[in-house]
Amino acid sequence: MSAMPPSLTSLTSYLLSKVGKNARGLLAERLAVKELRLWHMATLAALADFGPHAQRDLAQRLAIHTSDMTKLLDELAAQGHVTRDRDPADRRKVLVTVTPAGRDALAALIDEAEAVQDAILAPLSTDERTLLHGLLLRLHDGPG
Amino acid sequence: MSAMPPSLTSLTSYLLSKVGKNARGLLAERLAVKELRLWHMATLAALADFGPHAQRDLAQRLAIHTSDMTKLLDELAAQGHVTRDRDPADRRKVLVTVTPAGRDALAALIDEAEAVQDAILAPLSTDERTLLHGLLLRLHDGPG
DNA sequence: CTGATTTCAGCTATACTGACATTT
DNA sequence: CAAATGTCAGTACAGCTGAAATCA
Repeated sequence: MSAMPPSLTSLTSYLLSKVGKNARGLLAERLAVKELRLWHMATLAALADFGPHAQRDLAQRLAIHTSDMTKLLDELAAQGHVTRDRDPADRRKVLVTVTPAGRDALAALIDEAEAVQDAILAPLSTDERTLLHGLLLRLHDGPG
Repeated sequence: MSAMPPSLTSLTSYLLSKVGKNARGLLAERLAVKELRLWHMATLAALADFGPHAQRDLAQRLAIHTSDMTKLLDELAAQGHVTRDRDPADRRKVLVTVTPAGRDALAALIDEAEAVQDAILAPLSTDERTLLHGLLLRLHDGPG
């Protein structure tokens, strides 16, 4: 009982928003156990995948505000997951680097995300999951 | 340039969250022009699809808090989109009904959602859009 | 001096919590 | 009396804005 309105569920845009929010919530719940949030995970992933960044470049890549990035990095640094050093070549910039501990933490976070994923995608077969991933990837890269 | 980390884009759970957030944002942007938010649209849709509700039932169906529903309905009522009347059979309850103006507003909102949808789903063919919708619907109904 | 980078303080909106009045 | 419904005030957090400090 208590079904959702068909006027909404017939809209793909609404379903994307709703299913996405659900995924976000479950993911955040898991990450909270480790005192981390989604942005922490995204930040560690960017540093691990692309190497050290100036703080501003990091914020730009993840599309968050530099002021929020400052707080995020305060927290990650406090947990020993990143280090911050002035760029000797341009002392305005702060070079952010992921530590080995940060890489370990990221691996653990990815494990959590995969566990959540198994729960969310339970209704789908393996082939369907691959299909969905491919479609979402195109939506993600397509418009921006 | 400024690509997203593969560690994240290889996670379906992350893509769902990200693409969903994007859809949500675009949708909210359009609705804001009409001084409405997503919850207003969901509320109008529930009333239009399922008929009048007690306020608590409405909140339960949409999974939002009764205190927030009070504010939402204040706003919808101020715009003449819903009416609130005490249930004569049980005077604790407030029966909420969508007005003709509310139905018109909902139709306009759905038009906006479909426009956003066309933009978001631009990278996909018609068949792929249908496929995606079906998969999302199963994810939505499946776990809850 | 102008512009870039980072930091900090504060504002707003959303989701949630708890207390209360009314009614059953 | 206990339970249900709706209202209101207040909290917590994410996202955003603007100002100041440092440096090129």
